[in-house]
Amino acid sequence: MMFQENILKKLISHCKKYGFVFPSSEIYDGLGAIYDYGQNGVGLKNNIKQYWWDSMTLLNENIVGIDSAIFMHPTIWKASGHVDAFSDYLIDNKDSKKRYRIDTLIENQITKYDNKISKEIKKATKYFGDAFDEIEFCKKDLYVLENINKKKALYARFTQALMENNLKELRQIIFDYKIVCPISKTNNWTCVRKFNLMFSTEMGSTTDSTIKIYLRPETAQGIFVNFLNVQKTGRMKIPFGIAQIGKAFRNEIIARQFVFRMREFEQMEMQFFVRPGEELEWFEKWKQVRIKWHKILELGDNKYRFRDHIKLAHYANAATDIEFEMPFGFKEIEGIHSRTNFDLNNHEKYSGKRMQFFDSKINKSYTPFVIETSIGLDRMFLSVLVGSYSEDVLREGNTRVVLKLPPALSPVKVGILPLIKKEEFKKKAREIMNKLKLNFCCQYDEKDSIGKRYRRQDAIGTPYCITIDQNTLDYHQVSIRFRDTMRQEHISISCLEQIISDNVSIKSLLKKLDE
RNA sequence: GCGGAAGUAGCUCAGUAGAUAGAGCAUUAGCCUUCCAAGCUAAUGGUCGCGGGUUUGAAUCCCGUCUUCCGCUCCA
Repeated sequence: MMFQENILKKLISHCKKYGFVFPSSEIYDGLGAIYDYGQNGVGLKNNIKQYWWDSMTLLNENIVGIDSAIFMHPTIWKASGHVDAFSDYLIDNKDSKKRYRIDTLIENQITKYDNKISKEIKKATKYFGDAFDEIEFCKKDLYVLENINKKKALYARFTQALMENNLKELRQIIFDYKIVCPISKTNNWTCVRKFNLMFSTEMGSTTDSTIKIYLRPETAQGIFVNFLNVQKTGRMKIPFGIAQIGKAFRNEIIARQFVFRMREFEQMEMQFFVRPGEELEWFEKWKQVRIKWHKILELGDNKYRFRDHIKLAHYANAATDIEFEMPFGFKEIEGIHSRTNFDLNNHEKYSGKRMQFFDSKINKSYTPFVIETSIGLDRMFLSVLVGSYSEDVLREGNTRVVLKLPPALSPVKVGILPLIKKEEFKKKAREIMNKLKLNFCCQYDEKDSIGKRYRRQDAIGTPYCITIDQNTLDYHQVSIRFRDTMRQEHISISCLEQIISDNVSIKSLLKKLDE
């Protein structure tokens, strides 16, 4: 584990050294959990975006993109449940000095009841064998009944308190159910405090006419509220999807682990609207499409896994995460959720506008169900770096740091290097550069020895280096050097463009995805 | 929020009986070089996190403060 943590440290330092990620406002001592992307970071990030965007909008004729504003009508966040549910109620235990979320404590308590119930059921199953009827048993067994009722009562009281935003009642529940701190085993609790995870600001230039608005905590709502605009103007028929890439903001209590958890982050979301009842089929389908999208990058299939949610959010009837093996464990980089018609229904309720689709195939109007695929761009960025970072041992005591990025994602595609600083070589190199630069991001470098320049390109993940030497002048040949193998080939200048573009284009990934 | 550690050049660090702030790497310029870093010469770069105090004199001692990292906690 220590070793793994060191990898993250090295990666952070590498990111800064080579212009991928800088801490925000560094000259002012930084700003917590905010980062800036540097010249190479933005290149990598943009390529990830393009891969995602094209995979959605080019490969699927029934998916279109939008770009909605960060500021939205405040009622949207009431309808989505964020104003009420997206705030954490926290309580501290004075003895152990540990802080807990109220809902976690309550859930633990509910789980205790569940365990008691299932234990009884298990016992009874053994006893009655095949004749056992679970439903009948739960209706009759007094001990089980008692626990079911306790559980129901607790749940009802808890949701009621949440709805009323009643901090005192929440605290009282903790006392009434004798919930203790798992560490200190005492119920010496502080007051309940509320942390809203949404950032807010004021809109309006005069003080008496301002309204409080939020910075969006997710991009999805911008899609939902535009659902009918897109459907009507794009003449979309169900099933269809809307994709969006954009910033979202969450006021995390503690944000750590580099760009993995940031207060300002970017999401790539696609909401797919389907006929009610067909959502679980589509859920399965998108699971497969999305995992394929990841694995095509060839960072290692074993680094990904699904984690199906057992406890579902209030709006979902199925949910899974795609997790990637980070230096700090398997962590979510993408969520796939079957969000039912929760969001559209609520917007209908709060706005008073109909959010339905008339399906001429079945001659019926309905509120579509939604399958969401939502990927954290910054997490994706981190996963690509984690999967690419490598310290190769070449010979004894001689290592190179190389980012084995998927070539299509590399910020710089070609390093153009005159073997030595000779006028003719330099001139020829510029000539080749001018030809290639229209299609690929190229970097010209004549400083230092050739080996050192190769290492510099390795460090930022440039897949190809082209060296210009006497051969180039005499026979119109350059040597092309491959990043991962360090192997070289002499090829004619006229083939260059073809060889490079076959491998570094986003198109090459899309082809594989579309197979 | 609690506990621990640390803040000196872009990076990694050295620098205490308290006295003009150092090295390596990196960067820039030049030399040398015909294929995988660490050959030569030079230059740039720091009011030692910030504020206060003690002192003739503070990177160094004292107090405060901020930030970062680790653990707890939390979590997309």
